Amino acid sequence: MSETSLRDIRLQKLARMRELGHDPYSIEKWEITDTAAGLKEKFELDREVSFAGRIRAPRVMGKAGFADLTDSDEKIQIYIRKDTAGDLAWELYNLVDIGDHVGVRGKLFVTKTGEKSIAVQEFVPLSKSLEPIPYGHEKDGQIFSGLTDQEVRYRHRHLDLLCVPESRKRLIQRAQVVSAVRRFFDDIGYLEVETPLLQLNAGGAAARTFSTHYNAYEQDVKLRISLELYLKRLIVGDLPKVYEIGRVFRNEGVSNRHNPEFTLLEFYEAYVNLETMMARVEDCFRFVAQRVFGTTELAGIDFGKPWHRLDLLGAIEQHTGLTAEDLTDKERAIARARELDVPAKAIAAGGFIDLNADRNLGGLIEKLLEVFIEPTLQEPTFVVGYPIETSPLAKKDPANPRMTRRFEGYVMGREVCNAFSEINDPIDQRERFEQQVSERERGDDEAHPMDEEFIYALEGGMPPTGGCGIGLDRMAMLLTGAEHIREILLFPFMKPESTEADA
RNA sequence: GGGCUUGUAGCUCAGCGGUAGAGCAGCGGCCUUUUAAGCCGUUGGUCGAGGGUUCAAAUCCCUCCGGGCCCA
Repeated sequence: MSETSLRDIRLQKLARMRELGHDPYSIEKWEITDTAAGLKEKFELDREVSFAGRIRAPRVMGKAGFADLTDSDEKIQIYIRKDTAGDLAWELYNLVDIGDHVGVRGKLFVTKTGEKSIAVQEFVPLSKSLEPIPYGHEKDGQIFSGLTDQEVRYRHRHLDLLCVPESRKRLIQRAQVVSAVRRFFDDIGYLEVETPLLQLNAGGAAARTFSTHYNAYEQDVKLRISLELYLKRLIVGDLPKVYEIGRVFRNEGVSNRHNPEFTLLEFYEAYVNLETMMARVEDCFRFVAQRVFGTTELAGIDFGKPWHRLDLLGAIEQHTGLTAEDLTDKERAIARARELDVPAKAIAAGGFIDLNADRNLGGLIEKLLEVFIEPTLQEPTFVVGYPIETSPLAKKDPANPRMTRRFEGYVMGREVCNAFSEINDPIDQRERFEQQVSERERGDDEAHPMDEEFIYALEGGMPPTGGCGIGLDRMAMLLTGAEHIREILLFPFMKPESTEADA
Protein backbone atom coordinates (compact mmCIF):
# COMPACT_ATOMS: atom_id res chain seq x y z
CA MET A 1 0.00 0.00 0.00
CA SER A 2 1.43 3.32 -0.97
CA GLU A 3 2.16 5.99 1.59
CA THR A 4 -0.71 8.15 0.45
CA SER A 5 -3.32 5.47 0.66
CA LEU A 6 -2.32 4.41 4.17
CA ARG A 7 -2.75 8.05 5.07
CA ASP A 8 -5.96 8.31 3.05
CA ILE A 9 -7.51 5.40 4.92
CA ARG A 10 -6.73 7.09 8.21
CA LEU A 11 -8.18 10.34 6.91
CA GLN A 12 -11.34 8.46 5.98
CA LYS A 13 -11.55 7.03 9.49
CA LEU A 14 -11.09 10.53 10.87
CA ALA A 15 -13.94 11.76 8.66
CA ARG A 16 -16.17 8.97 9.94
CA MET A 17 -15.32 9.86 13.56
CA ARG A 18 -16.39 13.43 12.79
CA GLU A 19 -19.66 12.17 11.29
CA LEU A 20 -20.27 10.36 14.56
CA GLY A 21 -19.80 13.65 16.41
CA HIS A 22 -16.36 12.76 17.75
CA ASP A 23 -13.71 14.93 16.15
CA PRO A 24 -10.61 13.78 18.07
CA TYR A 25 -8.77 17.01 17.31
CA SER A 26 -11.50 19.09 18.94
CA ILE A 27 -10.98 17.55 22.37
CA GLU A 28 -9.00 19.67 24.86
CA LYS A 29 -8.62 17.54 27.97
CA TRP A 30 -9.08 14.13 29.47
CA GLU A 31 -8.98 13.30 33.14
CA ILE A 32 -6.15 10.98 34.13
CA THR A 33 -6.66 9.37 37.51
CA ASP A 34 -3.67 7.03 37.31
CA THR A 35 -0.54 6.28 35.36
CA ALA A 36 -0.26 2.88 33.71
CA ALA A 37 2.48 1.92 36.14
CA GLY A 38 0.42 3.21 39.06
CA LEU A 39 -2.60 1.18 37.97
CA LYS A 40 -0.57 -2.01 38.06
CA GLU A 41 1.19 -1.20 41.31
CA LYS A 42 -1.88 -0.20 43.29
CA PHE A 43 -4.38 -2.42 41.57
CA GLU A 44 -7.86 -2.55 43.09
CA LEU A 45 -10.49 -4.73 41.49
CA ASP A 46 -13.53 -2.82 40.20
CA ARG A 47 -12.04 0.59 40.94
CA GLU A 48 -13.25 3.22 38.47
CA VAL A 49 -10.39 4.82 36.58
CA SER A 50 -9.89 7.35 33.80
CA PHE A 51 -6.84 6.95 31.61
CA ALA A 52 -5.39 8.18 28.32
CA GLY A 53 -2.66 6.86 26.08
CA ARG A 54 -1.60 5.71 22.66
CA ILE A 55 -3.16 2.65 21.08
CA ARG A 56 -0.83 -0.25 20.51
CA ALA A 57 -1.58 -3.82 19.46
CA PRO A 58 -5.34 -3.59 18.99
CA ARG A 59 -6.88 -7.06 18.88
CA VAL A 60 -10.45 -7.23 17.70
CA MET A 61 -12.56 -10.34 17.99
CA GLY A 62 -16.08 -10.12 16.78
CA LYS A 63 -17.93 -7.82 19.10
CA ALA A 64 -15.19 -7.33 21.68
CA GLY A 65 -11.56 -6.39 21.61
CA PHE A 66 -8.36 -5.72 23.48
CA ALA A 67 -5.67 -3.14 22.99
CA ASP A 68 -2.68 -1.87 24.89
CA LEU A 69 -2.59 1.78 25.85
CA THR A 70 0.78 3.33 26.62
CA ASP A 71 1.38 6.46 28.59
CA SER A 72 4.84 7.99 28.86
CA ASP A 73 6.49 4.93 30.32
CA GLU A 74 4.19 1.93 30.74
CA LYS A 75 1.29 0.17 29.12
CA ILE A 76 -2.04 -1.05 30.39
CA GLN A 77 -4.45 -3.32 28.61
CA ILE A 78 -7.99 -2.25 27.86
CA TYR A 79 -10.93 -4.52 27.11
CA ILE A 80 -13.95 -3.22 25.30
CA ARG A 81 -17.23 -5.01 24.57
CA LYS A 82 -19.89 -3.78 22.22
CA ASP A 83 -22.67 -4.72 24.62
CA THR A 84 -21.26 -2.86 27.65
CA ALA A 85 -19.54 0.11 26.01
CA GLY A 86 -22.30 0.73 23.50
CA ASP A 87 -22.57 0.85 19.70
CA LEU A 88 -20.97 4.28 19.36
CA ALA A 89 -17.90 3.45 21.46
CA TRP A 90 -17.61 0.18 19.60
CA GLU A 91 -17.60 1.87 16.23
CA LEU A 92 -15.05 4.42 17.44
CA TYR A 93 -12.87 1.60 18.71
CA ASN A 94 -12.99 0.09 15.23
CA LEU A 95 -11.91 3.42 13.73
CA VAL A 96 -8.73 3.88 15.75
CA ASP A 97 -5.32 2.86 14.50
CA ILE A 98 -2.02 2.05 16.12
CA GLY A 99 -0.61 5.30 17.40
CA ASP A 100 -3.90 7.12 18.02
CA HIS A 101 -4.42 8.73 21.41
CA VAL A 102 -7.59 7.70 23.19
CA GLY A 103 -9.17 8.41 26.53
CA VAL A 104 -10.98 5.66 28.41
CA ARG A 105 -13.05 5.35 31.55
CA GLY A 106 -13.85 2.03 33.10
CA LYS A 107 -13.31 -0.47 35.90
CA LEU A 108 -10.21 -2.43 36.75
CA PHE A 109 -10.40 -6.20 36.33
CA VAL A 110 -8.14 -9.17 35.68
CA THR A 111 -8.44 -11.29 32.57
CA LYS A 112 -8.48 -15.07 32.46
CA THR A 113 -4.81 -15.02 31.65
CA GLY A 114 -4.06 -12.83 34.65
CA GLU A 115 -3.49 -9.49 32.90
CA LYS A 116 -4.49 -6.41 34.87
CA SER A 117 -6.84 -4.49 32.56
CA ILE A 118 -9.44 -1.78 32.25
CA ALA A 119 -12.98 -2.84 31.25
CA VAL A 120 -13.97 0.13 29.12
CA GLN A 121 -17.26 1.91 29.63
CA GLU A 122 -16.35 5.11 27.82
CA PHE A 123 -14.02 5.30 24.82
CA VAL A 124 -13.05 8.62 23.19
CA PRO A 125 -10.45 9.19 20.45
CA LEU A 126 -8.30 12.17 21.46
CA SER A 127 -6.01 12.40 18.44
CA LYS A 128 -5.55 10.62 15.13
CA SER A 129 -2.14 9.45 13.99
CA LEU A 130 -2.17 9.97 10.23
CA GLU A 131 1.31 8.59 9.67
CA PRO A 132 1.92 5.09 10.98
CA ILE A 133 4.19 4.83 14.02
CA PRO A 134 6.73 2.07 13.29
CA TYR A 135 6.33 0.25 16.56
CA GLY A 136 8.04 -3.12 16.67
CA HIS A 137 6.40 -6.25 17.95
CA GLU A 138 6.94 -6.80 21.56
CA LYS A 139 7.07 -10.13 23.26
CA ASP A 140 8.35 -10.85 26.74
CA GLY A 141 9.74 -7.34 26.92
CA GLN A 142 11.80 -7.77 23.74
CA ILE A 143 11.25 -5.68 20.65
CA PHE A 144 11.27 -7.39 17.27
CA SER A 145 11.77 -5.35 14.14
CA GLY A 146 10.68 -1.85 15.02
CA LEU A 147 12.74 1.16 14.10
CA THR A 148 16.41 0.44 13.39
CA ASP A 149 17.34 2.96 10.69
CA GLN A 150 19.64 5.36 12.51
CA GLU A 151 19.05 8.12 10.03
CA VAL A 152 15.30 8.00 10.62
CA ARG A 153 15.92 7.83 14.37
CA TYR A 154 17.98 11.05 14.31
CA ARG A 155 15.95 12.96 11.74
CA HIS A 156 12.54 12.07 13.19
CA ARG A 157 13.31 11.86 16.85
CA HIS A 158 9.64 11.58 17.88
CA LEU A 159 9.59 8.17 16.19
CA ASP A 160 12.76 7.14 17.99
CA LEU A 161 11.30 8.21 21.33
CA LEU A 162 8.15 6.20 20.64
CA CYS A 163 9.77 3.09 19.19
CA VAL A 164 13.21 2.61 20.72
CA PRO A 165 12.95 2.25 24.50
CA GLU A 166 16.72 2.31 25.11
CA SER A 167 17.04 5.54 23.19
CA ARG A 168 14.12 7.06 25.06
CA LYS A 169 15.71 6.11 28.35
CA ARG A 170 19.13 7.45 27.37
CA LEU A 171 17.76 10.80 26.19
CA ILE A 172 15.76 11.22 29.38
CA GLN A 173 18.88 10.43 31.39
CA ARG A 174 20.79 13.06 29.44
CA ALA A 175 18.22 15.66 30.48
CA GLN A 176 18.51 14.43 34.06
CA VAL A 177 22.29 14.73 33.92
CA VAL A 178 22.02 18.41 32.98
CA SER A 179 19.44 18.93 35.69
CA ALA A 180 21.64 17.21 38.29
CA VAL A 181 24.66 19.31 37.32
CA ARG A 182 22.55 22.42 37.87
CA ARG A 183 21.43 21.09 41.23
CA PHE A 184 25.02 20.34 42.23
CA PHE A 185 26.23 23.88 41.61
CA ASP A 186 23.15 25.49 43.11
CA ASP A 187 23.63 23.43 46.26
CA ILE A 188 27.21 24.63 46.78
CA GLY A 189 26.30 28.26 46.44
CA TYR A 190 26.99 29.02 42.80
CA LEU A 191 24.89 31.52 40.88
CA GLU A 192 23.59 30.37 37.51
CA VAL A 193 23.89 33.13 34.90
CA GLU A 194 23.23 33.62 31.21
CA THR A 195 25.65 35.42 28.91
CA PRO A 196 25.29 36.43 25.24
CA LEU A 197 25.24 33.96 22.39
CA LEU A 198 25.60 36.73 19.83
CA GLN A 199 29.06 38.23 20.13
CA LEU A 200 31.17 40.63 18.14
CA ASN A 201 34.36 38.90 19.15
CA ALA A 202 33.83 35.22 19.92
CA GLY A 203 36.62 34.01 22.17
CA GLY A 204 37.49 31.84 25.14
CA ALA A 205 38.42 28.81 23.04
CA ALA A 206 40.35 27.77 19.97
CA ALA A 207 37.69 27.21 17.35
CA ARG A 208 36.26 28.56 14.12
CA THR A 209 33.03 30.50 14.43
CA PHE A 210 29.63 30.72 12.81
CA SER A 211 28.74 34.14 11.46
CA THR A 212 25.41 35.84 11.15
CA HIS A 213 24.11 39.35 10.73
CA TYR A 214 22.16 41.74 12.91
CA ASN A 215 19.99 43.82 10.59
CA ALA A 216 19.10 46.65 12.97
CA TYR A 217 22.73 47.62 13.49
CA GLU A 218 23.93 46.39 10.11
CA GLN A 219 26.46 44.48 12.13
CA ASP A 220 28.04 41.10 11.43
CA VAL A 221 27.99 39.03 14.59
CA LYS A 222 29.32 35.62 15.61
CA LEU A 223 27.86 32.80 17.65
CA ARG A 224 29.80 32.15 20.81
CA ILE A 225 32.37 29.35 20.99
CA SER A 226 32.70 29.37 24.77
CA LEU A 227 31.29 31.01 27.88
CA GLU A 228 34.59 31.94 29.42
CA LEU A 229 35.25 35.64 28.95
CA TYR A 230 31.85 36.93 30.02
CA LEU A 231 31.84 34.70 33.09
CA LYS A 232 35.21 36.05 34.20
CA ARG A 233 33.90 39.59 33.75
CA LEU A 234 31.27 38.62 36.34
CA ILE A 235 34.00 37.43 38.69
CA VAL A 236 35.55 40.89 38.33
CA GLY A 237 32.10 42.23 39.24
CA ASP A 238 32.44 40.36 42.55
CA LEU A 239 30.05 37.55 41.75
CA PRO A 240 32.52 35.07 43.19
CA LYS A 241 30.89 31.75 42.23
CA VAL A 242 29.14 31.67 38.85
CA TYR A 243 28.28 28.98 36.36
CA GLU A 244 26.52 28.77 33.04
CA ILE A 245 25.12 25.84 31.12
CA GLY A 246 24.71 26.92 27.55
CA ARG A 247 24.92 26.11 23.92
CA VAL A 248 28.11 26.99 22.06
CA PHE A 249 28.78 26.74 18.34
CA ARG A 250 31.98 25.59 16.71
CA ASN A 251 32.36 25.57 12.97
CA GLU A 252 34.09 22.24 12.61
CA GLY A 253 33.42 18.79 11.22
CA VAL A 254 30.94 16.24 12.48
CA SER A 255 32.10 13.02 14.12
CA ASN A 256 30.91 10.60 16.72
CA ARG A 257 32.06 13.11 19.34
CA HIS A 258 31.39 16.40 17.53
CA ASN A 259 28.20 18.28 16.77
CA PRO A 260 28.43 21.88 15.54
CA GLU A 261 26.40 23.06 18.53
CA PHE A 262 26.81 21.49 21.92
CA THR A 263 26.09 22.16 25.57
CA LEU A 264 28.92 23.46 27.66
CA LEU A 265 29.13 23.89 31.41
CA GLU A 266 31.61 26.42 32.68
CA PHE A 267 32.07 27.38 36.33
CA TYR A 268 34.30 29.97 37.93
CA GLU A 269 35.16 30.47 41.56
CA ALA A 270 37.16 33.25 43.13
CA TYR A 271 40.03 32.60 45.54
CA VAL A 272 40.49 28.91 44.70
CA ASN A 273 43.26 26.97 42.98
CA LEU A 274 43.44 23.89 40.77
CA GLU A 275 43.01 21.53 43.71
CA THR A 276 39.62 23.03 44.48
CA MET A 277 38.63 22.80 40.81
CA MET A 278 39.60 19.12 40.81
CA ALA A 279 37.48 18.55 43.88
CA ARG A 280 34.54 20.28 42.17
CA VAL A 281 34.86 18.00 39.17
CA GLU A 282 35.15 14.87 41.30
CA ASP A 283 32.20 15.90 43.44
CA CYS A 284 30.11 16.84 40.42
CA PHE A 285 30.60 13.50 38.65
CA ARG A 286 29.93 11.61 41.88
CA PHE A 287 26.78 13.62 42.59
CA VAL A 288 25.39 13.27 39.07
CA ALA A 289 26.12 9.54 38.85
CA GLN A 290 24.46 8.90 42.19
CA ARG A 291 21.48 11.13 41.54
CA VAL A 292 20.68 10.04 37.99
CA PHE A 293 21.85 6.43 37.97
CA GLY A 294 21.65 5.58 41.64
CA THR A 295 25.26 4.42 41.75
CA THR A 296 28.74 5.87 41.48
CA GLU A 297 29.92 2.87 39.45
CA LEU A 298 29.22 3.30 35.76
CA ALA A 299 30.86 1.77 32.69
CA GLY A 300 33.34 -0.01 34.94
CA ILE A 301 34.48 3.27 36.53
CA ASP A 302 33.97 4.14 40.18
CA PHE A 303 33.23 7.84 40.36
CA GLY A 304 33.09 7.55 44.13
CA LYS A 305 36.89 7.46 44.30
CA PRO A 306 39.27 10.41 43.90
CA TRP A 307 40.73 10.84 40.44
CA HIS A 308 44.39 10.18 39.71
CA ARG A 309 46.77 13.12 39.29
CA LEU A 310 49.43 13.08 36.60
CA ASP A 311 52.07 15.68 35.76
CA LEU A 312 52.10 16.11 31.97
CA LEU A 313 55.84 16.58 31.47
CA GLY A 314 56.63 13.78 33.92
CA ALA A 315 54.30 11.43 32.08
CA ILE A 316 55.83 12.35 28.72
CA GLU A 317 59.29 11.60 30.06
CA GLN A 318 58.12 8.27 31.39
CA HIS A 319 56.66 7.24 28.01
CA THR A 320 59.19 8.76 25.62
CA GLY A 321 62.34 9.63 27.51
CA LEU A 322 61.94 13.31 26.57
CA THR A 323 62.74 15.41 29.65
CA ALA A 324 61.25 18.73 30.70
CA GLU A 325 64.63 20.20 29.75
CA ASP A 326 64.34 18.68 26.24
CA LEU A 327 60.93 20.29 25.87
CA THR A 328 62.03 23.87 26.46
CA ASP A 329 62.98 24.50 22.84
CA LYS A 330 61.33 23.24 19.66
CA GLU A 331 64.52 22.42 17.71
CA ARG A 332 66.04 20.65 20.65
CA ALA A 333 62.83 18.74 21.32
CA ILE A 334 62.68 17.48 17.72
CA ALA A 335 66.36 16.50 17.69
CA ARG A 336 66.00 14.60 20.98
CA ALA A 337 62.79 12.96 19.75
CA ARG A 338 64.68 11.61 16.73
CA GLU A 339 67.49 10.27 18.95
CA LEU A 340 64.95 8.58 21.19
CA ASP A 341 63.02 7.03 18.25
CA VAL A 342 59.83 8.77 19.35
CA PRO A 343 58.07 8.29 15.96
CA ALA A 344 58.70 4.52 16.18
CA LYS A 345 57.49 4.50 19.77
CA ALA A 346 54.38 6.36 18.61
CA ILE A 347 53.58 3.66 16.08
CA ALA A 348 54.16 1.00 18.71
CA ALA A 349 51.67 2.87 20.90
CA GLY A 350 49.15 2.77 18.06
CA GLY A 351 49.55 6.42 17.05
CA PHE A 352 51.53 8.55 14.63
CA ILE A 353 53.80 11.56 15.05
CA ASP A 354 55.24 13.56 12.16
CA LEU A 355 58.13 15.54 13.65
CA ASN A 356 58.18 17.76 10.56
CA ALA A 357 54.56 18.83 10.95
CA ASP A 358 53.96 22.57 11.14
CA ARG A 359 53.34 23.21 14.82
CA ASN A 360 54.91 25.06 17.73
CA LEU A 361 56.46 23.43 20.76
CA GLY A 362 53.18 23.50 22.66
CA GLY A 363 51.51 21.73 19.77
CA LEU A 364 54.20 19.04 19.84
CA ILE A 365 53.74 18.54 23.58
CA GLU A 366 49.97 18.16 23.15
CA LYS A 367 50.59 15.69 20.32
CA LEU A 368 52.81 13.63 22.62
CA LEU A 369 50.01 13.73 25.21
CA GLU A 370 47.47 12.56 22.66
CA VAL A 371 49.56 9.67 21.35
CA PHE A 372 51.32 8.36 24.45
CA ILE A 373 49.24 9.33 27.43
CA GLU A 374 45.56 9.78 26.61
CA PRO A 375 45.01 6.13 25.61
CA THR A 376 46.41 4.98 28.96
CA LEU A 377 44.00 7.12 31.00
CA GLN A 378 41.13 4.71 31.52
CA GLU A 379 40.65 5.50 35.19
CA PRO A 380 39.57 9.10 35.88
CA THR A 381 42.75 11.16 35.81
CA PHE A 382 43.72 14.82 35.94
CA VAL A 383 46.65 15.69 33.71
CA VAL A 384 48.32 18.81 35.10
CA GLY A 385 50.55 21.42 33.46
CA TYR A 386 49.92 22.48 29.84
CA PRO A 387 52.17 24.41 27.46
CA ILE A 388 51.77 28.16 27.30
CA GLU A 389 51.15 28.40 23.53
CA THR A 390 47.96 26.35 23.73
CA SER A 391 46.76 27.92 26.98
CA PRO A 392 46.33 31.65 26.38
CA LEU A 393 43.97 32.18 29.32
CA ALA A 394 45.82 30.18 32.00
CA LYS A 395 48.28 31.53 34.55
CA LYS A 396 51.94 30.79 34.02
CA ASP A 397 53.47 28.17 36.26
CA PRO A 398 55.90 30.07 38.53
CA ALA A 399 58.17 26.99 38.50
CA ASN A 400 58.28 26.79 34.69
CA PRO A 401 57.12 29.85 32.75
CA ARG A 402 56.82 27.78 29.54
CA MET A 403 53.97 25.91 31.20
CA THR A 404 50.64 26.94 32.72
CA ARG A 405 48.55 26.13 35.75
CA ARG A 406 46.04 24.12 33.81
CA PHE A 407 44.65 20.59 33.94
CA GLU A 408 42.41 18.41 31.86
CA GLY A 409 40.42 15.45 33.21
CA TYR A 410 40.32 12.20 31.29
CA VAL A 411 38.06 9.17 31.64
CA MET A 412 38.30 6.09 29.45
CA GLY A 413 40.88 7.79 27.28
CA ARG A 414 38.71 10.78 26.53
CA GLU A 415 38.90 14.37 27.71
CA VAL A 416 36.02 15.34 29.96
CA CYS A 417 37.07 18.70 31.38
CA ASN A 418 39.50 21.55 30.98
CA ALA A 419 40.39 23.85 33.85
CA PHE A 420 42.90 26.45 34.87
CA SER A 421 43.92 29.11 37.25
CA GLU A 422 42.69 32.08 35.30
CA ILE A 423 45.05 34.83 34.26
CA ASN A 424 44.20 37.91 36.31
CA ASP A 425 47.22 39.96 35.25
CA PRO A 426 45.92 42.23 32.48
CA ILE A 427 49.44 42.84 31.13
CA ASP A 428 50.12 39.11 30.85
CA GLN A 429 46.70 38.58 29.25
CA ARG A 430 47.38 41.26 26.64
CA GLU A 431 50.70 39.62 25.76
CA ARG A 432 49.03 36.24 25.39
CA PHE A 433 46.36 37.67 23.13
CA GLU A 434 49.02 39.43 21.06
CA GLN A 435 50.81 36.12 20.65
CA GLN A 436 47.51 34.56 19.52
CA VAL A 437 46.88 37.37 17.08
CA SER A 438 50.24 36.76 15.45
CA GLU A 439 49.35 33.04 15.18
CA ARG A 440 46.12 34.08 13.52
CA GLU A 441 48.00 36.31 11.10
CA ARG A 442 50.12 33.29 10.21
CA GLY A 443 46.95 31.49 9.16
CA ASP A 444 45.69 29.74 12.30
CA ASP A 445 42.00 30.64 12.11
CA GLU A 446 41.39 29.01 15.48
CA ALA A 447 43.79 31.34 17.30
CA HIS A 448 42.26 33.63 19.90
CA PRO A 449 41.38 37.21 18.82
CA MET A 450 42.31 40.29 20.81
CA ASP A 451 39.53 41.25 23.24
CA GLU A 452 39.99 44.79 24.59
CA GLU A 453 36.74 44.73 26.52
CA PHE A 454 37.89 41.66 28.42
CA ILE A 455 41.26 43.19 29.20
CA TYR A 456 39.54 46.36 30.35
CA ALA A 457 37.55 44.21 32.77
CA LEU A 458 40.71 42.50 34.06
CA GLU A 459 42.16 45.95 34.69
CA GLY A 460 39.31 46.46 37.10
CA GLY A 461 40.98 43.74 39.20
CA MET A 462 40.03 40.08 39.14
CA PRO A 463 40.71 37.99 42.23
CA PRO A 464 42.66 34.76 41.85
CA THR A 465 40.14 32.46 40.20
CA GLY A 466 39.74 28.85 39.25
CA GLY A 467 37.69 28.05 36.16
CA CYS A 468 36.59 24.84 34.52
CA GLY A 469 34.62 23.71 31.47
CA ILE A 470 32.84 20.39 30.97
CA GLY A 471 31.16 19.34 27.74
CA LEU A 472 27.85 18.04 29.04
CA ASP A 473 27.12 16.04 25.92
CA ARG A 474 30.32 14.10 26.36
CA MET A 475 29.65 13.76 30.07
CA ALA A 476 26.25 12.29 29.24
CA MET A 477 27.83 9.98 26.66
CA LEU A 478 30.29 8.73 29.23
CA LEU A 479 27.69 8.16 31.92
CA THR A 480 25.13 6.50 29.64
CA GLY A 481 27.65 4.51 27.62
CA ALA A 482 26.64 6.17 24.33
CA GLU A 483 29.16 5.70 21.53
CA HIS A 484 27.86 8.53 19.37
CA ILE A 485 27.09 12.11 20.35
CA ARG A 486 23.92 11.87 18.26
CA GLU A 487 22.57 9.36 20.75
CA ILE A 488 22.43 11.96 23.51
CA LEU A 489 21.36 14.98 21.45
CA LEU A 490 17.63 15.13 20.88
CA PHE A 491 18.10 16.79 17.50
CA PRO A 492 21.65 16.39 16.20
CA PHE A 493 22.64 18.40 13.16
CA MET A 494 21.96 16.38 10.01
CA LYS A 495 22.87 17.17 6.45
CA PRO A 496 19.83 18.19 4.47
CA GLU A 497 18.43 15.34 2.47
CA SER A 498 18.79 15.81 -1.27
CA THR A 499 15.74 17.12 -3.12
CA GLU A 500 14.67 17.04 -6.77
CA ALA A 501 15.87 20.63 -6.99
CA ASP A 502 19.46 19.42 -6.63
CA ALA A 503 19.28 17.17 -9.66
C1' G B 1 39.03 15.11 3.60
C1' G B 2 40.47 9.34 2.89
C1' G B 3 39.11 3.95 3.26
C1' C B 4 35.31 0.33 3.98
C1' U B 5 30.12 -0.30 4.03
C1' U B 6 24.99 0.74 3.25
C1' G B 7 20.09 2.77 0.85
C1' U B 8 14.44 -2.67 -2.10
C1' A B 9 6.62 -2.13 0.38
C1' G B 10 4.54 1.99 6.16
C1' C B 11 8.43 -1.15 9.44
C1' U B 12 12.20 -5.28 9.53
C1' C B 13 14.69 -7.69 5.74
C1' A B 14 15.65 -11.45 1.49
C1' G B 15 16.80 -11.26 -3.72
C1' C B 16 22.82 -9.66 -6.41
C1' G B 17 22.08 -10.26 -14.87
C1' G B 18 16.30 -13.20 -16.99
C1' U B 19 8.37 -11.26 -15.29
C1' A B 20 10.16 -7.46 -7.77
C1' G B 21 9.62 -11.27 -2.71
C1' A B 22 8.64 -12.67 2.81
C1' G B 23 7.08 -11.45 7.84
C1' C B 24 4.60 -7.69 10.36
C1' A B 25 1.42 -3.36 9.43
C1' G B 26 -2.89 -2.12 6.06
C1' C B 27 -7.71 -3.58 3.67
C1' G B 28 -12.14 -7.33 3.46
C1' G B 29 -14.48 -11.70 5.98
C1' C B 30 -15.26 -15.00 10.66
C1' C B 31 -14.65 -14.60 15.81
C1' U B 32 -17.61 -11.20 23.01
C1' U B 33 -11.15 -12.82 28.00
C1' U B 34 -6.98 -11.81 23.77
C1' U B 35 -1.94 -10.39 24.55
C1' A B 36 3.63 -10.84 18.59
C1' A B 37 -4.59 -13.24 19.14
C1' G B 38 -6.04 -16.85 15.42
C1' C B 39 -8.06 -18.58 10.61
C1' C B 40 -9.43 -17.30 5.30
C1' G B 41 -8.81 -13.76 1.42
C1' U B 42 -6.28 -9.42 -0.43
C1' U B 43 -3.93 -4.44 -1.68
C1' G B 44 0.66 -2.30 -1.78
C1' G B 45 7.23 -0.77 -5.03
C1' U B 46 10.14 4.92 -10.59
C1' C B 47 14.45 -1.26 -5.90
C1' G B 48 18.07 6.68 -2.95
C1' A B 49 18.87 10.07 -7.80
C1' G B 50 21.11 10.50 -12.62
C1' G B 51 24.00 8.42 -16.50
C1' G B 52 26.38 4.05 -18.85
C1' U B 53 27.25 -1.37 -20.33
C1' U B 54 23.80 -5.29 -22.04
C1' C B 55 18.94 -8.49 -26.12
C1' A B 56 17.80 -7.85 -20.79
C1' A B 57 19.94 -4.07 -14.72
C1' A B 58 17.32 -3.92 -7.99
C1' U B 59 21.66 -6.90 -9.52
C1' C B 60 27.62 -4.87 -13.32
C1' C B 61 30.28 0.22 -14.12
C1' C B 62 30.51 5.75 -13.31
C1' U B 63 28.78 10.30 -10.93
C1' C B 64 25.91 12.46 -7.27
C1' C B 65 22.79 12.56 -2.54
C1' G B 66 21.85 10.51 2.38
C1' G B 67 23.34 7.03 6.55
C1' G B 68 26.93 3.90 9.41
C1' C B 69 31.96 2.30 10.92
C1' C B 70 37.24 3.28 10.92
C1' C B 71 41.15 6.89 9.96
C1' A B 72 42.71 12.24 9.47
